[in-house]
Amino acid sequence: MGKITIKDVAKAANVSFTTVSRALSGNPEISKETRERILKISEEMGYTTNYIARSMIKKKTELIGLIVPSIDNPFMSELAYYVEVTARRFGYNLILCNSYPDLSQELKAMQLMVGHQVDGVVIIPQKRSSCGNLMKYASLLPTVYLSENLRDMDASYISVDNHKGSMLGMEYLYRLGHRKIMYFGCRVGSITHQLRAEGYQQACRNLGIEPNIVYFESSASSIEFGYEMACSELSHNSGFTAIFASTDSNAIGLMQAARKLNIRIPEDISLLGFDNIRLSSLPQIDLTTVAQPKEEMAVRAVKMLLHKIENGTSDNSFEIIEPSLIERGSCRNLPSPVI
Amino acid sequence: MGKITIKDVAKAANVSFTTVSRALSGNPEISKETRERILKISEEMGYTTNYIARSMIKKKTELIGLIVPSIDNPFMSELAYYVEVTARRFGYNLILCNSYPDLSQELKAMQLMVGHQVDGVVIIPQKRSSCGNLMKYASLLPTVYLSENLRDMDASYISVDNHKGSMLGMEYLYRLGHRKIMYFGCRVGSITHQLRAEGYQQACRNLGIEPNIVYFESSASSIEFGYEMACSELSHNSGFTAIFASTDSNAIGLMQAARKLNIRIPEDISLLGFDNIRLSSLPQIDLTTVAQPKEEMAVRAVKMLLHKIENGTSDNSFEIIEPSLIERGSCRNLPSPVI
DNA sequence: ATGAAAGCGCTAACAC
DNA sequence: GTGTTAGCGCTTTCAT
Repeated sequence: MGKITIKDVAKAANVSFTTVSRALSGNPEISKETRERILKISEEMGYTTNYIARSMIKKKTELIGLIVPSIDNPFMSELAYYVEVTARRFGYNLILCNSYPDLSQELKAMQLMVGHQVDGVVIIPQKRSSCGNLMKYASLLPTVYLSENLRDMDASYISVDNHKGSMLGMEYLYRLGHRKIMYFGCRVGSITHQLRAEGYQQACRNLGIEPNIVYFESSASSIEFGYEMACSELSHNSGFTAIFASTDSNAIGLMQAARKLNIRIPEDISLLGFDNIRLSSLPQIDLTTVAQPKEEMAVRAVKMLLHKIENGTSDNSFEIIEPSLIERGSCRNLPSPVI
Repeated sequence: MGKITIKDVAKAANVSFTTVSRALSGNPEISKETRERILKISEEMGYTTNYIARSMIKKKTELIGLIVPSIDNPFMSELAYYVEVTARRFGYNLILCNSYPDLSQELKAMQLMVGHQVDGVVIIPQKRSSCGNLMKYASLLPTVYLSENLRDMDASYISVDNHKGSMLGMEYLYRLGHRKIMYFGCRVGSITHQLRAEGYQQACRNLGIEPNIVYFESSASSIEFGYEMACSELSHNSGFTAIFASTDSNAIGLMQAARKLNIRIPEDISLLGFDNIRLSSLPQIDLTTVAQPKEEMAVRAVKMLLHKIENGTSDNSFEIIEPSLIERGSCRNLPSPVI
């Protein structure tokens, strides 16, 4: 499997290897005839550029690193997809690393990216503290965090406007006539959840609604956990007409609990999610939700990173993306508002 | 952002850079004192090995390429997850490339992998013809195809035993008392689908059942397409008590069509899928299905590739993985077999 | 035990 | 328009 190098081509074409390099890189300082002749020969010999050798000199690998907790997660694989496509559109390729299960693996992943000389890194952090954890390496190369709000941290990031998303959701429920709205599943320790809960509380104040938040002590959102929490929560329903779940996963878990308890959605109780994961659009789920525009977030993250790479700047910046409401079938219009 | 090199460390430690190299690589020909001193200094200076430079000499990048049609697909992201984790366990990292949407992009992805000097490639091919399409580059480096049966092709592959899976499913339905079983969604041109359909037919012969196959002309399975096909198919039901769908996606699409047409599953008709995608385990879906053991397939693919890499062999081989039946709630036990 | 020198495949600066 | 040379950061002989 000895690969063909520029020298082999040079020998076959009876020119110096510099000339071959020029021919291949589209350098104008070369006659058309030789260029075409060389191109033809290298094609015949099955030559392929060794990017690694090129990177040594150019000090650019045209590679960007993507670190995600677990690619095996619909939300993240969707983000990853758009990151890959966007990066490729701009001539970059992706090294992927799962940071699961802990901060030490996340650190190793980052170390690896540095070692492979990637031109920059997009990180979907495990949690807020990832930022400090990775700082040592993140300071060595352009880095952009995706999907977590890292305000007050020394980092560039892209995040959805969680606060606004909650207000959007609450206003929607209010318009439908709901006045008794439970907020389900605020995960303590997560800034994302904190912001969403704050948005809920703000909306409650604005709309004159009594806030009621169910907190989670878990470290991750999942359908299963949402189900368990909902089972206990729904069994002593205290007159809520609607539930605003902190994430779609929680909402879907709650749906399952509701079914078990013979509570119909939306007839008995309306349900609103947050995130707009793929599942939510299934007719069998049909969850109305506040969407995180995943494609836009991914595209912006890559563009922000490319900007950093190409301008060699280490200044931090951030972008907060507008959420939007996706109407489906899990919220009911109350004929006369219950006061 | 000028990175620290081995030379910088050498200067700081007042030794030659060869000595530094030895200290870092754990070479025994060095005194403990100098090794420790150098390690400490390089640590302080924030040195990280430049894998690229190392790869130049070693002619190994410790990178493996993963080419998948679209990482934004639950089945593939699950496979990708296990591929990444397994590769990492053996000291390799992943370059990821989506081959969507066509063969030319798939070829570009492969070209790129060669250029980046990856040690080997795992490919989830778009279709059977991918194999010939990629041959030119695939012959240059160790390659393993994952998830598509490529018998009669000059390639190494890992695939589930589709034929056996169908027979497994049919025997299960038979045991439940079903005798009128439709096979829904055989995609023409796909070897996977062909094998599954053959398994169905074989089982029909063995069990004395009249085969009935609904073919699809589409080029991809999707919930939406399954839904459309099912709408027309279910509207003129001809006495089937069970439907064996070629994929879970098709099955889920069919579920949606059934709901629209007020056909209950499993009360009116039993439904069996194939693949065991994530969705199928949702209580709202609860689809009984023939599972592809994704983790095992991914692990075997990586191990097969590593074997090729480490033994420098270009001999092809294949492994056919055993499918298994996952019982959920979409199949009903018929009290007395309908003849 | 340590250092000097060569070289991996390529690009870029400088000759001619 | 083409060739020569140096060198990217590292590992690996081969000296000492």
